[in-house]
Amino acid sequence: MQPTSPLPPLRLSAPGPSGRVDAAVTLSTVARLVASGAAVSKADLVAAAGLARTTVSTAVDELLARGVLRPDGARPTTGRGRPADRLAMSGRGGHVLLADVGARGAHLAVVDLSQRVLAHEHIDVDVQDGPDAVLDAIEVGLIALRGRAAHTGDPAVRAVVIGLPGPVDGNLGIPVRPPIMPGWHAYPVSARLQRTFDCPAVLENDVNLRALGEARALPADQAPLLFVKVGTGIGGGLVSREGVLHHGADGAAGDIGHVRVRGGPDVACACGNVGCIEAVASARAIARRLTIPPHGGGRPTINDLRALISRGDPEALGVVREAAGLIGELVATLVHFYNPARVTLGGSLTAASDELLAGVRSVVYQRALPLATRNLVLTNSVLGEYAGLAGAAVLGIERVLSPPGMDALTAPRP
Amino acid sequence: MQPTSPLPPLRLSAPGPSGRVDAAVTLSTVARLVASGAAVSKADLVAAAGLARTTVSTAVDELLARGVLRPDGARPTTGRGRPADRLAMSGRGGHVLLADVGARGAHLAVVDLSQRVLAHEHIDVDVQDGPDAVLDAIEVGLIALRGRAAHTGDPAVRAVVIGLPGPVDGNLGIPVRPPIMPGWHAYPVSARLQRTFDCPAVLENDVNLRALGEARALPADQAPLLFVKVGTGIGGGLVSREGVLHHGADGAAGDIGHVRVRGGPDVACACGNVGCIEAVASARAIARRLTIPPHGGGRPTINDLRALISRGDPEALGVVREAAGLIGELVATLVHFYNPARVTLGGSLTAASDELLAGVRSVVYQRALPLATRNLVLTNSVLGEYAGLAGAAVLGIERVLSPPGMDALTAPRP
DNA sequence: TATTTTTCCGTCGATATCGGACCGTGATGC
DNA sequence: GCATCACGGTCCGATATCGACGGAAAAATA
Repeated sequence: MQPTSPLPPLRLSAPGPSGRVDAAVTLSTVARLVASGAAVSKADLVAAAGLARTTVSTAVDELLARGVLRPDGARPTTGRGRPADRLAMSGRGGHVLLADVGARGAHLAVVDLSQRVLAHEHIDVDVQDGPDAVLDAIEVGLIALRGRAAHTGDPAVRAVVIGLPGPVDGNLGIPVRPPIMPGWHAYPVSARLQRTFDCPAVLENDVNLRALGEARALPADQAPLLFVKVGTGIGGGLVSREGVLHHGADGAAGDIGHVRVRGGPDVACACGNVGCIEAVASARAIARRLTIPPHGGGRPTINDLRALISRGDPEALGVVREAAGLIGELVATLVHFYNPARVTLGGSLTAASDELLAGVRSVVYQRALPLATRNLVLTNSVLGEYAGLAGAAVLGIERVLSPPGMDALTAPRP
Repeated sequence: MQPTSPLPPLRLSAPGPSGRVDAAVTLSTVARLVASGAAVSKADLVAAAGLARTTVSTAVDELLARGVLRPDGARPTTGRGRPADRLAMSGRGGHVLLADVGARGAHLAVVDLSQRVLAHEHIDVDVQDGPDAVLDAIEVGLIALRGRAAHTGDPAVRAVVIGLPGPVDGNLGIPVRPPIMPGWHAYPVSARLQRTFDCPAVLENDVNLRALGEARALPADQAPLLFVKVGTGIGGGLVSREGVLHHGADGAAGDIGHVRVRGGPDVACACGNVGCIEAVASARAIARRLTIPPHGGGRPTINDLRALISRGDPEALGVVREAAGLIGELVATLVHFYNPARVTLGGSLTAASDELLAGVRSVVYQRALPLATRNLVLTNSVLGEYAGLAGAAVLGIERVLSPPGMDALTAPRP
């Protein structure tokens, strides 16, 4: 047989970053290990980073000189041998501002590079008011928070992270046709925050932030992780096995609110289609289906629904169970497809009761094949309403301690 | 407000591989660029690898000395300046054996490190006969193929890659409870092949191989890619934006044959559940639903179905259209969720006609949001029945040219 | 108390890579 | 013939990392 060649040229991937490893990468690695609490001494760093003692030593010296790290006086003995010289983030490394914006409110926070929350608060904003009003309020809130946090010296703001409830283009730093955020399309969110605070700004989808926060608060073997938020809308976030967010081709990955599910009624959805899961199983959709008139009259709200659930109202529990079944069908499909190590449910409906979790579990474990569910952990969010801030903190601190970001830390303020 | 701290410790990821870049990584990078055809001269390598000229020069010298690369006599001028000294894989680098096993047959091939197919054939095997019989036949076939291919000298076999139609654990090299492969569970496939051919063996799922083959035959910007195979069964494969296969937590990712779809009948499936898409929309399921008695009597087979389709039989086209609608619903869901740059359909049903593609497209573009479909390319497989071999070639060549694999190339056979 | 063990950490020379400088080579165009 | 362009070889200084050695601090042991 003469070589007929049925194959076209195939791309081969590189085995990894080749070329010289920049010293900045080593610095970043060491700084992140200290910032994440994974290492508090040089010996820890050697083990965690897989670097030689000398390399770690050089990097730590450099970071001490730059004021990123500081020696931590405490030297608790471990029982045997010379106790380690403990290291910590210096506190002079600067602050990171966080804003996790939901449909009706925003969590704001100031954290330092060692993940300490220096101040946080919740403010009332409505994304329907448009980007100018909302970002005004957020900027004012963050500046105030920072004022309260910066009692020791005046550490600079090194990064701002904002999460918005809609699709975003993280590279351009703009929302992309967000359904529930009129007027936000292509508004230069990142550019504005970058100008205001004179530092890098990171824009991310709110559910992605929660997914990332959950994933990084859990052991690394709990990835890949799928986060499903059931609140006013329904959304998803994916964290890969390596612990990084999956954005897809257009940054639209995880946008599962408008998939159609088996057995759902053909309710019209705001997106123009019918039968979207968001239109039949979101908290808003469930509240609408209640026949019980709410306390104050008018249409039942999500808060009414939560009140009824916590009181154990049979009709409310019934509709939630029904919605849970529909969501469970979807989750079962996604578990088959993506085979995550963990599925985490979040959002207002999960906080109210365990009905949703129970319903989803029931369907998933019945429908999905054992191979995909054998090791699957399916739980409610462990961070609750703070999952978004946690994800934002991860993105912000990693941004500051990334190789290019480290350069800004060369000359710390006096 | 005093620092209440609602956040638990969060893991920060490393910025990248730190530590010393091994010389073997540089060698691997250079070798892969030549093997993939991305670079044919040192100047190309400098641009493609991002390495210094001196580093590339050193690496190429080393690879020439080891006999991995050879100078290619041809020096076609580009019109201006000195023409490059062209490089090519030496041919003494060894061979890679490939086996893409389907339910009823296997494609076998021998390729060299420059992706040339030296010999290939299709053999009839039935995985139902169990691993011993099937692997016997494959080994015999591969040895025969290799005999025909090895007319020039006697290049060693450097790797064997096998794809099987079921879930596998690539690390352990064993199938994991494959539904259509009785007797294969936990059979040490990789270990056996490794012993037979005295070289590394790679085991992968067959649909994953096709997905990888498609992805690597297309430009890099066509990732992430979702491959959907519709044949005897229904399966999926995911390639990430970086061009690597997504396996999920248990290696079960892409196993979408047993998800339930909207509007499908409650047909019993071999997996024990009802309404699985594989039970209602696979080629086998469609053939069963034909009322036309087949040529030779008995139950209609997949081949009967394909014959009817190519003849334009209205009933056959009708059931295919119907199945395409169900598959389209699923693909629409997955497109929302994963947001791939490309969806590729493969398998026997797509090869027969364009009905399936048309039906899937129709539903996906109607159901999925524009944000996720705006840039989506949804086509039939470009490699057809050879997609699996292409993916296997990628895995095999990358294995041979990986840093540990390079060591075996130090002392080429005389 | 003196010694050993254990663990942590700093210093030094060795190694490998990087990137720039300089120059030679082989083609084209004037 | 000469200039130009692009490819490529060689040398060298800079630098990141490593391994080996030895010192320092605490606990265990004699």
